[in-house]
Amino acid sequence: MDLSSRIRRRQQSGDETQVVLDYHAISPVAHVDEPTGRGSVLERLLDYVDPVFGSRIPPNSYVWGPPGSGKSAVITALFTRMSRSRSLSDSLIHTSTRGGTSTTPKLVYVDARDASTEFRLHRSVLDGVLEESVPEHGVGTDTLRTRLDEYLAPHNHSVLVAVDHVDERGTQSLAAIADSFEAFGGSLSWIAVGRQSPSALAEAPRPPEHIEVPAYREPVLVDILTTRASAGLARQAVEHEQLRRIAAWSDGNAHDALCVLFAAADEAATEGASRLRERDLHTAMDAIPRPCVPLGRILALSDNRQLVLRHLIAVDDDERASVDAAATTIAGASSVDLSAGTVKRLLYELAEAGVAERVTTDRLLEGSGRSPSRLEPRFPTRVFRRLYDLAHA
DNA sequence: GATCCACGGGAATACACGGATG
DNA sequence: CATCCGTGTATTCCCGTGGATC
Repeated sequence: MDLSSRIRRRQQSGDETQVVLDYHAISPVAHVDEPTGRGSVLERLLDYVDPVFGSRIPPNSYVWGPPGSGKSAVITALFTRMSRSRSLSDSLIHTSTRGGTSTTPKLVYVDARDASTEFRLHRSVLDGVLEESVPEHGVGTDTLRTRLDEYLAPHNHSVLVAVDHVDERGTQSLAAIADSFEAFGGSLSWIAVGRQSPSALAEAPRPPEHIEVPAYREPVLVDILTTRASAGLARQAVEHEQLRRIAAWSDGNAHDALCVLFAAADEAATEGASRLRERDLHTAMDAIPRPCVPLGRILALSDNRQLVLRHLIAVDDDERASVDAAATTIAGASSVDLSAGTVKRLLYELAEAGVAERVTTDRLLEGSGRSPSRLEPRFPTRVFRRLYDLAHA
């Protein structure tokens, strides 16, 4: 166990219960250093990135698979590991061969959920490649492109960019990514990571290499849950049989499985139980919508949007009966510094983005006019609430 | 002075429903 | 009976403004 998780344990175990020792360790949005049960995918990825070890960049590629199959986990693990070990060897090379022309490619991981615009995409890449800080304001997209070009071309530098979560709602498409990077041709390659099968992609920018990440098989999912539970929960807090049932329920989706484990543990913890009870499991499963908007998407939303969501899930049923009423209530909260009109617009936008679903209530009010609708969250609210509160404590 | 982007706010459009019209 | 119309809401769309930087 590393120091930071030891510290977190001490911080978080101050209150009445000990079921959860470290929320971070069971968080669906946290990735571990060593992904469990993805050996063959890692092998394929290593084959693919092999040119990097010879200071060249591989062709563009597309990594794809269903939600919760560990795409992000595998890519982030690979990139952080490779960058770590190579910055070591780089420094060795620099001391021995001063001014050598052949430089090893940089590896940059970009989450398209954060880099939702052309500007941010370029900014993220530049930030990953340069030592100095890259401005977030006051400079145009063209300027950033120029700076990236100045980094790459004249110095024989190269970079391999992984763009995670392409073609999601609210993120750039594979085609847009390909388009953005096209001009950097020989010195920038990219790995796009998405869900759609390659055959469903548009013809035009289809990358030459495809690597599939299949859904987890059930026993592997049990292993993952076991690892996480032993890192974040008290000993004996959960039975193997319970983990097996979560795995069976989640249908190969590690995100959903971890959400159930997290929510059940949180439920047990808040009720002061010493272990996960059956009803904790059931409550947790019932509270995960299916399909479920990944938590990572929620946590990538702007601060105010998350704030609005945090309040939305706390609003009483009767105040949630219409978008208008919910907006008024939320805007009235002291911690919210937005007008009711803006909250309303944000709520509609969130619904449009699939984060919540508008359910038109059957007209039972006497008034005329179009019937209002109720907002039903489509994300794991319990997990979001806990993670949000921990982050804003 | 420039840039990006979140906010605010209001105009435009969609929908529900009852009653009038052809 | 089918359609149209008026009224009242709900929802979508759009654009100017201002903050935070460079």
